[in-house]
Amino acid sequence: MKLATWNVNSLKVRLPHLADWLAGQAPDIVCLQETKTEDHVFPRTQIEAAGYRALYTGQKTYNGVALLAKGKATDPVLTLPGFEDAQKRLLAATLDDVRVVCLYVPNGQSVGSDKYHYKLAWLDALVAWLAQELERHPRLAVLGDFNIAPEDRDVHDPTLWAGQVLVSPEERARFRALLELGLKDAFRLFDQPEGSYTWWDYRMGAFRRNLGLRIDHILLSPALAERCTACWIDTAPRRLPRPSDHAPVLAELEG
DNA sequence: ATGGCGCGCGCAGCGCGA
Repeated sequence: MKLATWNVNSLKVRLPHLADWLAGQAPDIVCLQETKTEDHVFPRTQIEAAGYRALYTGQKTYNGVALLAKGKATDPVLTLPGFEDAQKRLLAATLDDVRVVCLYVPNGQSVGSDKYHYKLAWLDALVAWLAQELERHPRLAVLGDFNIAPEDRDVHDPTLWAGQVLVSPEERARFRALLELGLKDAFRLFDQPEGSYTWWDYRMGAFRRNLGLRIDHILLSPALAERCTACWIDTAPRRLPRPSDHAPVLAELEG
């Protein structure tokens, strides 16, 4: 089973990239973020033509998540339980024997801002809910744009970024809390090249210069981590014309 | 890197992302 996550930064604009990428990679399950697409205009026909069923919860202009899968999804959850939120940022469902959570963690804008405090509160609610979800579903995969670079090796210039949003100690503490639930950062189960990132600013030739951050992640419960044989970042879509600023992350599970 | 890009909305230029 091949799992993937990709912040597409507008599903409408990225639909051709996505269709080509689905054909090339043939993942079984794909979590999308920043679809910026209301449900009544979701491109269901094109996604089905690509061979996938879709669950989605979206809104105009901002946010929006979708879960694409070749198989049938059951027990869907469309909001973060225990957290009042007008923003469409979370989707969960069971696919085969795996519980999949797709999330788009708030960006936080700047440390100390209202959006930053919203981000921390959202993450606190996520940690609390995932603790329960792990009890119910031992085979749990959490994929998405976490908007957190967990360690300095996930940052192209840790000195420049020190204390900033996406790397601040408070945000990293929430990420560690997810690991302390037992979830494993699938990317770090394997040796990886230095300078592995999933996001690069559109400005300043950041991608060409590899000035990036690793903020998109696949977390696996112990039972799934045991089955994980590979995890990698696919930078090919970031090289295309009109790319998303994020690259997809993929993981392969045995069985 | 800190103005610089790309998106949505909507028709100018701003808010937002990270």
